[in-house]
Amino acid sequence: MAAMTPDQAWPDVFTPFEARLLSAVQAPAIEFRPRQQILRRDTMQHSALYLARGYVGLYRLDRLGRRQFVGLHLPGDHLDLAGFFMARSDCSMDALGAVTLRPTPRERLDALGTQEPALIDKLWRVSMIDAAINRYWIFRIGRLVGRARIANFLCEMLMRLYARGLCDLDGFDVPLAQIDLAEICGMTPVHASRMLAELREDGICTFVQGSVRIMKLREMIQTGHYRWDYLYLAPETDREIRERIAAKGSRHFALG
Amino acid sequence: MAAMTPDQAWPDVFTPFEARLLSAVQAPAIEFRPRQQILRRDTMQHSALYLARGYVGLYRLDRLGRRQFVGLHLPGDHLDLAGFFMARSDCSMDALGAVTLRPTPRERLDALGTQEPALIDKLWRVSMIDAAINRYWIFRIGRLVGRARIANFLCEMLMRLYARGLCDLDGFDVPLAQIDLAEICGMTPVHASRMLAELREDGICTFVQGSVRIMKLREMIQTGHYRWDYLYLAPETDREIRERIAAKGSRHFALG
DNA sequence: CGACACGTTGAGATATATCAAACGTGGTGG
DNA sequence: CCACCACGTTTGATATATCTCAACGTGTCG
Repeated sequence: MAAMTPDQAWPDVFTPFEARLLSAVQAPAIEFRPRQQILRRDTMQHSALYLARGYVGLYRLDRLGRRQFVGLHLPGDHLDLAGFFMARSDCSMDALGAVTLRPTPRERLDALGTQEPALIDKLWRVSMIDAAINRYWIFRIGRLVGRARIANFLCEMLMRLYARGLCDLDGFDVPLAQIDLAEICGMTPVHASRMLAELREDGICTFVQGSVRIMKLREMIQTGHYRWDYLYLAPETDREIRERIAAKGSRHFALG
Repeated sequence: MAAMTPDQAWPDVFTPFEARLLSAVQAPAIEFRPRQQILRRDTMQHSALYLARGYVGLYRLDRLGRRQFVGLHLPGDHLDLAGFFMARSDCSMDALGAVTLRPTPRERLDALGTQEPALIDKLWRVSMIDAAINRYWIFRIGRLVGRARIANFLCEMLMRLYARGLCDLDGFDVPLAQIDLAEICGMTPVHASRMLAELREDGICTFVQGSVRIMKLREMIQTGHYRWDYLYLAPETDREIRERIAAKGSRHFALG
């Protein structure tokens, strides 16, 4: 699959025209270094943030300072629309790798909204998908055992990236260490390491410093009890994924 | 605190005038019996649903049919705005006790939106708070141990109900069994029972068939590592809660 | 009365956390 | 070039949390 820019690759949400409208109202880009904090919980937020490049993690800390990621944003995402609309954010945000943000001041977005209401509707859709992802994270952590949690999360990354044309179905790269994986899946880094070892030994997938290779996608999905209905992919994308999984599966079967 | 209708009791979101506008476009009420399914995952949704009376649980099932609640709606909530805007829902919904819903057909809500745009903004805010609650659920299940998870969730119920004038700070009633509590907190009913027993033995709170009495609110909040910033309460409400907790605390201290 | 939900309790199995040490690997300074 | 360190990962041993299964109680309702 050819690489596309994020704006082209999400046909069920923003058209290229709308994407241009959005980028026209954006202020100059802001750069962040890996691991730099972008936003602290409870701080005021005056701009909507478009993630032009890189990956951003949302998290809360418990009393002991231990971190739980509550969301992960990919290139092309609109960051934390909740924080923007509520004027303050309920969780902190860190850059995972190098990050480029393009902020849109509130007034400009409002102006664009009156001029182009369909666009605001699409922002609604985007934030509703974010909410659905949040709900799926609850399900993942609440009902799945460690091994399945890891597999399930990696499946989500795969599908979200694939839906934007940012990877193929055999793997992807994301600036996550094992400790991040642990803080995403609600477990200990040691346990995450062991679960990854199991998946590796079973020949299902490998994870080395954020580079994920998926050898057996079907088993991966099954191990993770994964479904992607909640991502609201375009029907074509969904069908395409199903067909490619079916093809992979039978090929593996044919090979023994 | 005197009982108020939900519409009066949420001053930071809908004014009584706006509430009347909303109820004017609603279709006749629909009644559901306890434990009746309101919506199945993946079904189409053509109306926004206002929860006029009762409690509704959102959930997903894993492959083995085990349920994980991913959200809980109180009287006065707008149900599953995500499902409405995305035209299909990503999770199922059950009535917990007896429930009264008032649906608003899509066209009527759209019409109201063009006529009264501030009202749509407030719906945005409501759904952004829902999303923040979802994120907090991830944090709760991901980072807290069983006992804290239970206490934390009960604190959330208390604060959400109190903010609407539906209870006082010493307890509340909600149509939840222990098994529901378990499916909310991502644990086994047996374990939920034991954690409740601990809280009871420590004199912190009791839970008997959905009737929650809180004897030591301060310890409850501490045990649950609870913070309620993510609920975006009105500043007055927030201050009032803090003052009443401080008062309770010192009274307990004075009594020994 | 019996059937049936729901809650409690106990015993044992399993999953996960904790602590500590060893291991690699890339950078840095001598 | 090597020695060294910082960092992330792996491994082992043990503790703790949580699950599972099974039994028992208790109330409700036909």
